[in-house]
Amino acid sequence: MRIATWNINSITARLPRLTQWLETAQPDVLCLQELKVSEDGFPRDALAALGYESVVNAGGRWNGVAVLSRVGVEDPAVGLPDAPAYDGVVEARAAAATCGGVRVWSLYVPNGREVGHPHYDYKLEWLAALRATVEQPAAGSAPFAVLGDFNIAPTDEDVWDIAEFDGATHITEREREALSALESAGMKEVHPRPLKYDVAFTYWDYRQLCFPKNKGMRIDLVYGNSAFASAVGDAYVDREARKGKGASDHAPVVVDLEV
DNA sequence: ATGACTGCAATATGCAGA
Repeated sequence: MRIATWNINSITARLPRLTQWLETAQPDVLCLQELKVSEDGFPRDALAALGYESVVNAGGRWNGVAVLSRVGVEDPAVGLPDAPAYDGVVEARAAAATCGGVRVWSLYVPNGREVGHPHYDYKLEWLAALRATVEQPAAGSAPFAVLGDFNIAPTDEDVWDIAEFDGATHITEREREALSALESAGMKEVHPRPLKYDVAFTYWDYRQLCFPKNKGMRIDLVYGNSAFASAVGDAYVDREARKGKGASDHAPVVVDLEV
């Protein structure tokens, strides 16, 4: 079974790219983030025509996540239990489904903006809610994974130049402690292999030739429980999807399970 | 060559992304 995650930065702008990628990569399950679309505007029919059912949590102009599956959808859920609000709004940042016997969450972790900004505290609170949500399934025997844009680089090597990030979000101890908390709950990170260069970056800014210069970050992550992690046969970042005009600024992470 | 931000809501430019 092939499971992938991709921050597509607008499903409306990216629909031609998305359908092309589904046809070539042939994922059984795809977690999407940054839909940037209303519930009504989600291209449910176009995806159904390709054989995918969709569990959608869409919030309009910002955020928005979905789980696409061509191996069935059971127990769909939208929204992280006890997720904090920001400016009084509980944003569309989580959606879940059990697909072909594998429970997955598609996650779009808050950016944090700046250390000390209210959005940074919101990010940490949101990650605490995630830790609580994974607690039980992490310890279970059924395969379970959380996939998405975590907006955290797990180590200093996961950004192109750590010196450029002095004082910035995405690399701070408190953010990385939230990832460690997932691991202490029983989740293991699935490490994708790069198709080029040393590190499997998943994000490159649109500006200043970041992609050609490989000034990237590895912030789109996959964490699975023991049953999931032990079934992983291969994992990689499809950087080809970042090339050319009309690309998202993120590349998909692809995980192949031996089930 | 992979190439010098992009998408959205609004309808000019500002916000957000990280």
